[in-house]
Amino acid sequence: MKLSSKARYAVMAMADLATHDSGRPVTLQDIADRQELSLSYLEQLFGRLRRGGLVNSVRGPGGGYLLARSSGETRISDIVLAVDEPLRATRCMPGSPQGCRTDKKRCLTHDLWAELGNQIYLFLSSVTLDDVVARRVLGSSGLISAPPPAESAGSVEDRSDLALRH
Amino acid sequence: MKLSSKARYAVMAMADLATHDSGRPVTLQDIADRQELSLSYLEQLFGRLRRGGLVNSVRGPGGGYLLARSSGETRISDIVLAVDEPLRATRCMPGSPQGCRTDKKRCLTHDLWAELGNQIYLFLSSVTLDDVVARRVLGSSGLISAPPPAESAGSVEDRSDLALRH
DNA sequence: AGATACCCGAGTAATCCGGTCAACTTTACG
DNA sequence: CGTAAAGTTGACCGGATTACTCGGGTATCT
Ligand code: FES
Ligand code: FES
Repeated sequence: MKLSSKARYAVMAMADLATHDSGRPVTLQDIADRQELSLSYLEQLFGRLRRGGLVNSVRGPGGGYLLARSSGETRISDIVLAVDEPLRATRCMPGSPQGCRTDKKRCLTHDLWAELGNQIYLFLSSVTLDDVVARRVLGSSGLISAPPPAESAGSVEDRSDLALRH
Repeated sequence: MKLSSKARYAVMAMADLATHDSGRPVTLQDIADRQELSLSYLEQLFGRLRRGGLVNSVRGPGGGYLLARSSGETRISDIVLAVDEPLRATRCMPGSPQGCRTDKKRCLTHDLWAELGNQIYLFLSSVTLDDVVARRVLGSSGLISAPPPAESAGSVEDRSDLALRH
């Protein structure tokens, strides 16, 4: 799971596709115009989305792209995964089950990052394309397990500025 | 909030600092040796951590660094924030309250990414340094709100391979 | 045929990032 | 006082990655 801006664009494009879903194929040019993205870039993106089985393509005049599954059945995590392949991590080799670092057993922080990745995946797969276009994204609802240490009061408010990529 | 490997190193170093906390300052050289990180790089990192008020420094011989707060009172989110400053996002300008894109109101995906950022922050601030060194990180416990759409069975298992950075 | 649109792979310019270096300051100790 | 042990600063580098483009190809409709 990687979070590049490519992934953001893909989700934007898919959302656009979902909103203009009327049985008839939608051309990339339309999406490019509406979302103000470059056509060439979209082609690249939709190549992956198609190979990932998320959209179907229709060639020739009158062609374009169609959602392969309904927007309620397409999870955001699917999109991100399709467009930004895993590209396995730096130090921690997920291949070998045991430790990543040098030869010792997993470093202390391993579990932390693993769990974080898990949380992110869980969240992204809990949201469907339909949720997004219907603006039905839970507004800071889903709390995560343990509350923060009762200290440094009132600092867990709306920290929404996540820099996914530059 | 940005998730680079710099942040990972910072957390590693802080965890090391927390485990070797005995009232006496710990030198960066020690940390560098134990965690197999470069001294120069650690200097850079700890400069930020100090400015962020997470550690105190003692200069001169016998000097080194000390945790400013107890390990139970230091949240992981604090570390990440200190070391990897926000670096505001691409399209979505967090400065202006309304829309990010061109001039229209916020694009459909805005809320999604905002909420994702929020979730990440929530998670990271629910874990303290102490939790990490005590290996007390919840193993895929904290589920997030809505379950994924009941479909495409059994695909929400342990997807822990988050590629934070190359 | 010709136009429309997808398809694909190579190429590129810029950015970013992890990491280094050198010079300076502060302080302990003898 | 002098020296050495540390922290402090800021500039710098090379490689990797990203975002994005281009040009040519292929299917298909009219
Ligand atoms: S990150 Fe996996 S063992 Fe260190
Ligand atoms: S990401 Fe904020 S409005 Fe598009």
